[in-house]
Amino acid sequence: MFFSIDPSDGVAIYDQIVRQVKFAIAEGTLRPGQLLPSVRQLSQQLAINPNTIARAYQQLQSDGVIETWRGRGLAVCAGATERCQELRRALITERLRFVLAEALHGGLQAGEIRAMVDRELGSLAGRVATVASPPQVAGPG
Amino acid sequence: MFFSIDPSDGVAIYDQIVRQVKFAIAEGTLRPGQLLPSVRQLSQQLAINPNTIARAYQQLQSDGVIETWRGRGLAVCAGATERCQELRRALITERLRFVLAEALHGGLQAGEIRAMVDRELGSLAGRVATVASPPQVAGPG
Amino acid sequence: MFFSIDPSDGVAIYDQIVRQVKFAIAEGTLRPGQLLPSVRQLSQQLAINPNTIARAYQQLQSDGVIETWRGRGLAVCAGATERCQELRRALITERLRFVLAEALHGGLQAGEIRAMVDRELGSLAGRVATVASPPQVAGPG
Amino acid sequence: MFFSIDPSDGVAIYDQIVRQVKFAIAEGTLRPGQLLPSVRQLSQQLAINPNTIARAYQQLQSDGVIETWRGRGLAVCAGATERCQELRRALITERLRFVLAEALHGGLQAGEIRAMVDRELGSLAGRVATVASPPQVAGPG
DNA sequence: GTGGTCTAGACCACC
DNA sequence: GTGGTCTAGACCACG
Repeated sequence: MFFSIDPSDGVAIYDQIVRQVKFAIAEGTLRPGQLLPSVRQLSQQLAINPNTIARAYQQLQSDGVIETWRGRGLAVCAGATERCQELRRALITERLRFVLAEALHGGLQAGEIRAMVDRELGSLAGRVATVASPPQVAGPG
Repeated sequence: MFFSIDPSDGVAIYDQIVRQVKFAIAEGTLRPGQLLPSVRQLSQQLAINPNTIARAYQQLQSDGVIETWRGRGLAVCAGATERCQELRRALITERLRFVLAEALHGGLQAGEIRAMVDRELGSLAGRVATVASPPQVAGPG
Repeated sequence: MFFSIDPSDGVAIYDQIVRQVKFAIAEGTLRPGQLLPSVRQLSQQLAINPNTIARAYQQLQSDGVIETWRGRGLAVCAGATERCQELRRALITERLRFVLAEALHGGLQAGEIRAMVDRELGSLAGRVATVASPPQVAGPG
Repeated sequence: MFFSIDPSDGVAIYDQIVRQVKFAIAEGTLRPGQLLPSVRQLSQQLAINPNTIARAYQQLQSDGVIETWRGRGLAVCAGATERCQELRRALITERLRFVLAEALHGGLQAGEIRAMVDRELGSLAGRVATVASPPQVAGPG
């Protein structure tokens, strides 16, 4: 598991960790039953205050995504994969809806937005297609 | 010029003011050469500390959107309308691109995304088209 | 006598007037014994608060450049031409010395500075020789 | 990092700090990745209100020269050295051009100006050449 | 009346 | 500990 942390990002460091763990779980990189790196180990690896790591893990725990295995460490919960995927989808659709509303309010025409969406999907598709995500699908009606 | 401020919003008050002023300029509600409400006046109207208003205005000034007319007040700069429109469009397209990339990475299919975009545009178009000045877009919570 | 006033300039309006009057006197556009436009007249012409005009004239008076002629108005003092020219030269040499010192401190080489001076003098010489009244050059901020 | 602040200078305190930080970065005294003194620490050291320091730092941040490292402090951005050097050079050449134009308009001959430049460069060169870090240039009074 | 600046003291999230 | 934000009240120059 690799993390990329940017302290000068607007997002809090602990939150960056939380998101990346959830993303890795949703993706399947982290699977249920798998142990996470210890607080000390990760704090050293990322050169980040241990408190910050601990807080991220605490957040993940209260989100029901990881659990403590006494004496062994923190492990991904059963069912976490699906939960993270749902969570991620909900988050994304929410954001997409918000951005579209703002684009309309901001003066873009529906046609412009559709064109932009098509262009972006086209340019992104190639890159993303090779990633572990499920293959093609027949277009919906 | 009307403002709607929510102190409990995550966004700082001064930033809410900045955004709404830029939006009003982009829209044409505020035109170049027009004076903004004075710091004291607005601070009373919104029941907000004058320093907070001043900070918002300073931000707008350093953004090259308004300028001080000594002893008279702050006025919208020439060319601010176009600048704010560009700014808004750039911001929106940037966000849209980001959300789409995230959606693809998050496991949504291009077809699903297009369908969602169409659905949202359809449901939003009616409402937005007839609204004269939508000063604030509700956040995703 | 023409004035060009920029309310959004950092320099106070009254000071812009003071400078332009002194400049006109140094140039010979305004000669000793000549009457200045009245406060009311100038305030109307420039669409500026009469207080501001009055303050500028007061400043010029206390600088010994103009004087009241009872019942007639304000006139340029005898000897004001020379005084303004000296004043202007002193101001310029002072500034030149300051800018040169700063350029050296800022890392420019003496050779670079000399080259720049020659280049600027060359490109400016033609224009300046023929210009009648260069009323205002935007300050360096 | 040492600061010399003069509250009775025409320049605002926060602006004096901004300039000195930029100068130190341009010089190499402050390097990318280096942390600036904390707001509280500097406010104590200079006997200046923390808000004033914070304002200076915010200015530097919006100028893209420093960035906040959450919970750790403010650090010099990558590439800030070059940016500050360019900034400084641009500022200086701009001022030099302005002063030269004014000198020509004010009646000095090109020959006089060149002589003055040579004289000043000669008298300043010795002093400046040997100075390692001239943190402050005396103003014209 | 206007904005620009500074001080003083408080609360917050983050590390 | 760090910065970010807000409030309160003051003084200044300018018009």
